[in-house]
Amino acid sequence: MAKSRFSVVFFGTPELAVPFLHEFAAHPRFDVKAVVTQPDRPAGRKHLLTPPPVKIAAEELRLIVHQTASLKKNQALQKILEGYQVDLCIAVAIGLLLPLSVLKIPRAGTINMHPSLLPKFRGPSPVQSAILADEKITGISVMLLDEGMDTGPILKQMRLPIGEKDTTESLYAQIQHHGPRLLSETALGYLENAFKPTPQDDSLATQTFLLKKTDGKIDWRQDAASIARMVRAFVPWPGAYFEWQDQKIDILQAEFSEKRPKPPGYIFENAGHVFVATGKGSLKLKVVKPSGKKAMSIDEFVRGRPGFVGSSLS
RNA sequence: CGCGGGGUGGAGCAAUUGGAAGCUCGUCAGGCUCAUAACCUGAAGGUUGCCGGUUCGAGUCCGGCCCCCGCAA
Repeated sequence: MAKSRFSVVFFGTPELAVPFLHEFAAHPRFDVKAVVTQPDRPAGRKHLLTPPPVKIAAEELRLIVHQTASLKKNQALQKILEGYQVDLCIAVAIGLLLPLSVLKIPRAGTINMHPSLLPKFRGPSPVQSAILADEKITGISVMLLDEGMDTGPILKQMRLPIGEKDTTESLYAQIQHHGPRLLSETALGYLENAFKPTPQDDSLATQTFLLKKTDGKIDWRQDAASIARMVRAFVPWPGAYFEWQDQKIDILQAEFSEKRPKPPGYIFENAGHVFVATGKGSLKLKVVKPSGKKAMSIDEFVRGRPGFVGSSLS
């Protein structure tokens, strides 16, 4: 009665999605018929055409790869996908809109992993937004896609605590560690009717937005606790930064401190540590990265820059 | 031909118009101290990324190459 193997098509693009693809490719109950990802794009300093990470992984696994910049407009690809006659589609950070015409192709619909506890933090920057919002818990949601942006019914969720030192980078690692199995088990359970989709409560929904590089510029009039969260949320990208002597300097690690003996933006030293005063409290700098340089401890940074301590940041 | 920053002892940075390669830190040795990430004295450690050129003389100027990093995508 129960099928022993389910055929699927995998949709994904960035590094985050790669462990999920591996999970399904290696899983005895799933048969990955094809992988859909975004086109190669010019990247890097020489603008070399670079394939997305999922494509590289898929080719290593000898899977069929389809690339497209838009599923909505690509009728030919839709026909091909229909031809696979799969049970389910899996979408992990595809970065493309999946139109209804595509969602309807697989017999059982399309299942998706979203790194937040939906309905909170819908949209493209859920992890960063959760840190910025000072959430203590976030998570991974496995849901069915519908036409809306992360609005589909939920099948299963896993909670992940956000520690004092967690960053977007460290939480992504957690998601890559726990997510693949959660997704494959949930997909299997769903296909075998063990899970019932639960609609989201739209009244509790919050929306996140795509981050821009300039969102990382620090405003020292804000309070130090928020700035410290910003540093954690923006690692590794877009990076929280300030400018000093026409040089852009990313803060990779910093801590919040209550004391604030000086006006916002003033850089001072206390007990061997370097602080920047803010609108409320101050920020203890720990690891920074001047553009064009490698990451270094604040001690090293200050050593070669006499005059940094004692100056003011705007 | 996308734009830009940078390679100088182990680390971070200097070096005016080409004219003895220095500073801060670390390391090692010794000293002082009840003690210390403190302080004092001394020492080691460089083919200034690589190759070639100009010059009496190149870290510095010219040409080529390698490597690191940011922007942009």
